[in-house]
Amino acid sequence: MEHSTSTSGFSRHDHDACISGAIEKAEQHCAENGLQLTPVRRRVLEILLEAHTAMGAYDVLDRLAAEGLGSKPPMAYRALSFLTEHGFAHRIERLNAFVACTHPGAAHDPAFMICRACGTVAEAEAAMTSGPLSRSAEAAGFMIEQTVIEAEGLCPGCQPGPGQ
Amino acid sequence: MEHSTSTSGFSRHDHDACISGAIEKAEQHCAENGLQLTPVRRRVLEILLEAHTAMGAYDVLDRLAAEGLGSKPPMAYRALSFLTEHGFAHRIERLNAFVACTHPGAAHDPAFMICRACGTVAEAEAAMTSGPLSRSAEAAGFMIEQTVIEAEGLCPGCQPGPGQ
DNA sequence: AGGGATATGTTATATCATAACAAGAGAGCG
DNA sequence: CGCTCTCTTGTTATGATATAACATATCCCT
Repeated sequence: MEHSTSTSGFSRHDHDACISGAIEKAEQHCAENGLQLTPVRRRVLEILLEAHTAMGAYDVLDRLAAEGLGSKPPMAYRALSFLTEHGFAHRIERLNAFVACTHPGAAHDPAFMICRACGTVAEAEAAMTSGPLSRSAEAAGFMIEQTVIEAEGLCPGCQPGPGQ
Repeated sequence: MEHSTSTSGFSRHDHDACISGAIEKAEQHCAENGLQLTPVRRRVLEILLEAHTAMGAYDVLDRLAAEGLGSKPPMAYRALSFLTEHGFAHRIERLNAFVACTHPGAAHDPAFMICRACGTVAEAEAAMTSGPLSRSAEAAGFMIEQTVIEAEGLCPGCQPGPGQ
């Protein structure tokens, strides 16, 4: 296998390049901020990037265990906590699962589209300061710190009808 | 106790009236649509309305058990499924918890503001067809069926500073 | 009474997540 | 070097959330 491709954002792309690029950005960000991208953490990020879809913590753990990098739940949860805290991965609340960030490096406020048919998860930007939610919050005097914005439905490839 | 008041939507209101009104609307909706608001389902809705905040399924179950209405997890989950499927309650993904709907009767697409200090959950409307998410979805060709829109932060009463 | 649809009751288990503690690895310093 | 501080890993145990599967009951309709 010289080059793998996969769907994400519901479109094909060069997956190998996307993995190595994301890892590189994570390493750079860690170096700049005094964070340790240890072997386990790095490997978990790679696993998420390779899967290129949301994975449960125990799925990640199975992979780690197969590689001798840790076999107990806290190993996976700690690595995932590190990655999500620093924006290298995100938690999908609706799925109790984790996905690698596709906009590495930039601080952001993600939104997700989850295909209920094929399981693909695409990340979109959803500026917290726009949209109906922020207007409601403003009206109520509520100070937003974090948002969970997740849409479930059908991706282009899984929709019925003539459009493929 | 003649009349209880409580905070919701981050403001005081007549809580007893809000409970009886919501139950009444649920009964009406069930009658009109051939749904059965059985004693357990009705009581679970009352429990959520009384709490007026998000409750875990097992908290609800404890209440049911204390009243002899069922003591096993499926009893609570089934009633909660019924209530959420028909719009009488909502699941808060971020909290793995459930809250009574504050806009009973109307089909809607809810958004929530969750105070991390006091736990209060306020419901807002968040039309699925507006906002950054729907624009991203349209651009990607993604067909949205359901949305999860939850903001975590501080409600007016829990914010620091001079504004109380 | 019989039969289908819906709801309840129960057993058991699956799935997701964290508290608490022990032990190692590395940096900085007297 | 030897100390100690911090961070990370490794492990045990348990807690918290959720559902599959099956048996029973209830209600309505014919």
